[in-house]
Amino acid sequence: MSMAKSTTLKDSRDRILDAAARLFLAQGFEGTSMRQLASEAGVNLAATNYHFGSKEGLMQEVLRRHLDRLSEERLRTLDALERAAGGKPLKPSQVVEAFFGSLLHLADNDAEGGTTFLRLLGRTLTEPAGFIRAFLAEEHKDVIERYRQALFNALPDVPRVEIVWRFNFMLGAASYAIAGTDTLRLVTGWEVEESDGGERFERLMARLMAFLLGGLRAPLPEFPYPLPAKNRGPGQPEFDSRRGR
Amino acid sequence: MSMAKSTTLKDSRDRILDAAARLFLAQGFEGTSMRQLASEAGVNLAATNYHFGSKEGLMQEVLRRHLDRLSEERLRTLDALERAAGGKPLKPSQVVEAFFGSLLHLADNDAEGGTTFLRLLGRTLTEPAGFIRAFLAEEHKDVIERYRQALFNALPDVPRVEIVWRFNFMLGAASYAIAGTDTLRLVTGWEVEESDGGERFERLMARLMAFLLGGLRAPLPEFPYPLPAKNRGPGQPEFDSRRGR
DNA sequence: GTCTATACACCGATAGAC
DNA sequence: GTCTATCGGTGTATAGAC
Repeated sequence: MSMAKSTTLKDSRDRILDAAARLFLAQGFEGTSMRQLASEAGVNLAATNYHFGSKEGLMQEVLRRHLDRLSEERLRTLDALERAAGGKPLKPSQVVEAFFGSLLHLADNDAEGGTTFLRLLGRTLTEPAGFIRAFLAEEHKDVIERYRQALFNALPDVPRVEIVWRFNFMLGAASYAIAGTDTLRLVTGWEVEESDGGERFERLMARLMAFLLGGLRAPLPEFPYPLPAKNRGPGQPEFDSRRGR
Repeated sequence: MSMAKSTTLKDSRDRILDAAARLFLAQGFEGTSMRQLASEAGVNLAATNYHFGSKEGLMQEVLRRHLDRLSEERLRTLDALERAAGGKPLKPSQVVEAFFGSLLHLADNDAEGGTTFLRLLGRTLTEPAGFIRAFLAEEHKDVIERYRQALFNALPDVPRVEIVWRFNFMLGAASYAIAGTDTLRLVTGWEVEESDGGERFERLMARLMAFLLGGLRAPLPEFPYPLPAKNRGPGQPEFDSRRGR
């Protein structure tokens, strides 16, 4: 808020933030102790709690910086799309691409360490301390609400509960994708080619987007679900054009 | 291994397991202390480490019982399908339904608390201590390998790396789905109707399966990914019939 | 083998002196 | 703002009683 009166005043706080970002990424949230963090930042242990209240508060501050940029871009993108559409509903694919594509943009604009943030986010999603999910949800409540309405408008003939579920499935798939190749290799034992540059995220997003749109446009489920798979007649028609963009 | 010589011998170990299953479900893994667990089980603190080596070892033992049944069913189902197909490759939907549908079967056969296990698994996926994922992966390595081959055979014309990625996306979507309605409501603030009986899992699986199959059968991605969404010509054809079952 | 009592090293948080 | 000292908590290890 106020101007820095002395150099040590602001530096100490920033050194803690820097050390936190680095250590949380390298060792995870629970794997990093406040004592190690204070030591690497060159500050006293109690200084960390003075500036950020708690370990959780420190983590939230680390995430918030980049999350705000992400939220801003998501809102801005959706605004631009709706303005260009001029009152007509957007295509579902446009909404999905705006929401999840913003993650790729973040990794591209690497000026302020967007890639690092994305890796931290992935690492965090792999070992969420619980409160982090709640924090992420709270931080983006208005953004999600905007995209919810956009999806409803884009799919007027689809029951809203189905849209909500599929959006949730999409979030899950995206989380796993962001959590990274490590998990994939760990769970499956499969090797997947990856160049470690920014191209990595680009190819990942292309694959993810294709999958998400396929899932979003899938035929609606039938109830009750036929447990032992039997041959049935043709299902109900799709509710969205396959090729629409 | 050996027959129980005294009642206390076996009872103590089982009481720990029972208390662990109950508390881990109610409070999560990290939210449960070994002292509280030992107290509720009516045993000494050190007895827990004597029987299970560590807190992680205890959690693994809690999960293993049900996981073994899950693996067994997954292998048995795939065996039956391949036998019925008589050497011809399965349909992708058959493989996916066999793999993820087994979760629903587990919840149905509630004789041995399958539903409880599924909720514990969901709870666990929401706050995974990291080692849990590794444990799940190791425990099911052979099962995943079998399904990998089945998917490769079912989709001979699709590059294997794409199949691997989409399988990963499917795992992510399914994890979120299992993690349950709580997370969905937390993140989105949306209310979703749910009767709390076994019907709940049935409707969930129907929705999940429709989404997964849609994603699996989506057109393959194009590289490079067109960042600012533009209108393009028709994409490449799908690699699987929309209606095949 | 089964279990108990105890101790250890570490953690995050905080009160209070400076 | 920064520091020291300390508190109650954690998971774990071990010596020894039965």
